Amino acid sequence: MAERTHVTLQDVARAAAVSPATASRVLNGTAKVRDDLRERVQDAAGRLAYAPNAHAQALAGASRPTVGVICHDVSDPYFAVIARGIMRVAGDNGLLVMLASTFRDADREVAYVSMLRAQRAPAILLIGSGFEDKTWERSLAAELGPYLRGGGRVAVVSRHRSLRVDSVLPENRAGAAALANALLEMGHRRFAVLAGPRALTTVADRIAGFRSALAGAGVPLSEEDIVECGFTRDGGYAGMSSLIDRGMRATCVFAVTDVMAIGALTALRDKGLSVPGDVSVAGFDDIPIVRDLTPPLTTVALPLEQLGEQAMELALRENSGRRSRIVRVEGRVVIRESTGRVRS
Amino acid sequence: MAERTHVTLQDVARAAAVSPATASRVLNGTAKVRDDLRERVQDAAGRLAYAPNAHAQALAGASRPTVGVICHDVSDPYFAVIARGIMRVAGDNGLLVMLASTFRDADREVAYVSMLRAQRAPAILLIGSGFEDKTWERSLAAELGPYLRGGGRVAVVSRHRSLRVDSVLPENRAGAAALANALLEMGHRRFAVLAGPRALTTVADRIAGFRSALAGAGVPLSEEDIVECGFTRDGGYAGMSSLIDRGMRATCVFAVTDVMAIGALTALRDKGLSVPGDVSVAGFDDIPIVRDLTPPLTTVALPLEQLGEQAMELALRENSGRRSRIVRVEGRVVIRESTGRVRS
DNA sequence: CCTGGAATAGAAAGCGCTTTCAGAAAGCGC
DNA sequence: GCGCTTTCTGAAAGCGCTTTCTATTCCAGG
Repeated sequence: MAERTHVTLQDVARAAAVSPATASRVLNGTAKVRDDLRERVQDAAGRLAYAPNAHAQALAGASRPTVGVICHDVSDPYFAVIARGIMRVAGDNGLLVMLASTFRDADREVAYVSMLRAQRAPAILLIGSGFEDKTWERSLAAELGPYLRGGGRVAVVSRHRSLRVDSVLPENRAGAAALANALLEMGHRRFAVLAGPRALTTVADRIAGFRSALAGAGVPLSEEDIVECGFTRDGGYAGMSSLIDRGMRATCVFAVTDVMAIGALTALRDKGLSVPGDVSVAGFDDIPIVRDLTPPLTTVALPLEQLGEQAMELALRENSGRRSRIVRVEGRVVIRESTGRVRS
Repeated sequence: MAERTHVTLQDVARAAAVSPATASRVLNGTAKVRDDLRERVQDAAGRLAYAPNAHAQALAGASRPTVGVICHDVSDPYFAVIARGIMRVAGDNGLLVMLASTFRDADREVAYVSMLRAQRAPAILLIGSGFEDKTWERSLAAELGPYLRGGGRVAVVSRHRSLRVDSVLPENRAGAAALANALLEMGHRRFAVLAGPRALTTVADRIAGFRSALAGAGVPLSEEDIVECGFTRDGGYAGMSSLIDRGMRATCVFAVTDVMAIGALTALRDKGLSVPGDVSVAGFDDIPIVRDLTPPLTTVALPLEQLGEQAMELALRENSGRRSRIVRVEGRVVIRESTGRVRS
């Protein structure tokens, strides 16, 4: 019952009757070693179930290729799909990926970045809109800055630009505007919006785009038409419910994310309203599940997996210039059955 | 543009004109240090944006509390919810959690375990059914065994028992049997099953339980009634489609996971069949989204978040005995609108 | 004013590994 | 067989940190 007693390279070397240097060379294939010695080392390593100490390896110069990805919640399909894109590219480049969820807790986010920095991870990817919270951004920047200066790579997806790092940014404004125009074309004139926290830049941008397109058609969107609710399925459910309860007059509801739209659809069903008969619903993101809803959701399709791929590639490719790179990604309006023409 | 040049404790110590030992004591609060020295150190550390090298710290004895969780695919809601449970308990105990997806690739799984082992992570959690693949299990055991002997903690959720480690096991058989009985009671006598890979113990157990309950009522379930398809939404879609195309006679379809049931529901809709009018559909797991489907899915509810919590707690609490601990978790049949009585 | 003991700072060892560096062995042409 | 280059192995340094262990300082009591 040996507690915390690890087999070291020394042990292997001793068992194989060679020097640690030779053992290291064999185990890493760093240099040619005489056949019999090599076999003795491999044998000993196997017999002793030797596992190199990554900390010692890292300290001695060899870097272990594990990149870190930090998001708000891995159980949100939006992140999950992006993460998959990241992992694809990482895998192609022989990198392992580890994910962390912050649950929108600034301290936890900083803790993860700090840990990744301390571990000398070759790259850190941040997914998801940050609050426009100066303190938050500052403490994050305080970690990220030195990390970058130390040779680390950072890329973010869909985060506010105040962090001056390479980023992949969805065209939230334009996408929401295009959606608004499509809905206008169907004859809708009275809208309601299920918004997540307005402080989230993603939310703010989508609302702004939506509103400006409406304004272009002379259709107003007042603050009362916007319900600020949780950025989740339950938030969408609650928001939609309260909208119905206070006598909604809108013919179309825009939920700023698909996840929220899902909650909205269920709320409507529970209240006995039909979609799109009584009210049309549209979302944003095009997460995979929305195709399986009844009715399938009209939304703005973001190439989510690509967002992740681009971010990983950004982190992989060295930035030669001094400015941070920005990749803009467009959304595409996808009309499905959750929206319909307004009966005249 | 200093490349890969990190600020070390030495630098801080020098800047503060103290010894590295003192700097270490200040930064870790390990011992009392004279006020003016302490301030000088803290000042220097801040000014230089010092970040300790986790590798060096770990090597010198201080351990960083980051547990690793390995699953097949974080974008599968089943894992995502379990992972959340794990993170809750981990968070309560001051541990950070990092997730990895293997995409059912044995090599990748071993690579992650090996990495975690090399990093001397205090605990490793494995989620998800493993194939009954001797080679796979053996190479995994080869990593895990020494890790455990070295003081590491391991817990698995829903994996075959051949790995002799602490585990949380859903009662797949009993759950599936209970579901079958409920369906029988609704008058169903002809069933089809959408099965994932049969080599997966989870799949095998659920089918076995389902079948035995049917057998108890004198209802046969032949091999032709079982469609083996991918363990995903698309697999369920494809399986259901082929079932329909070859003239299904069943009045009720049991998909061994909710995710597959989702695909099945959409396939049925695409083929113009109504649920539960033409055919009833039931799943297993009760992932959150199934409540938002139309119709909501009848399923066997597993307390997914609890599975994760239990596993984390298992890994946290030292196992004093010599046998591996097993926590069994029951499922509960939840009847929703995707199943109906058979018209007589 | 001196001694003993309690605080506190610094020196140094060592965690496990990689990697130069130098030395030993081996191969070659003369 | 001698001096030369070419392999290959082992000795040793050092990565950045924690932690004993030792040396100093400081104060109380005599």
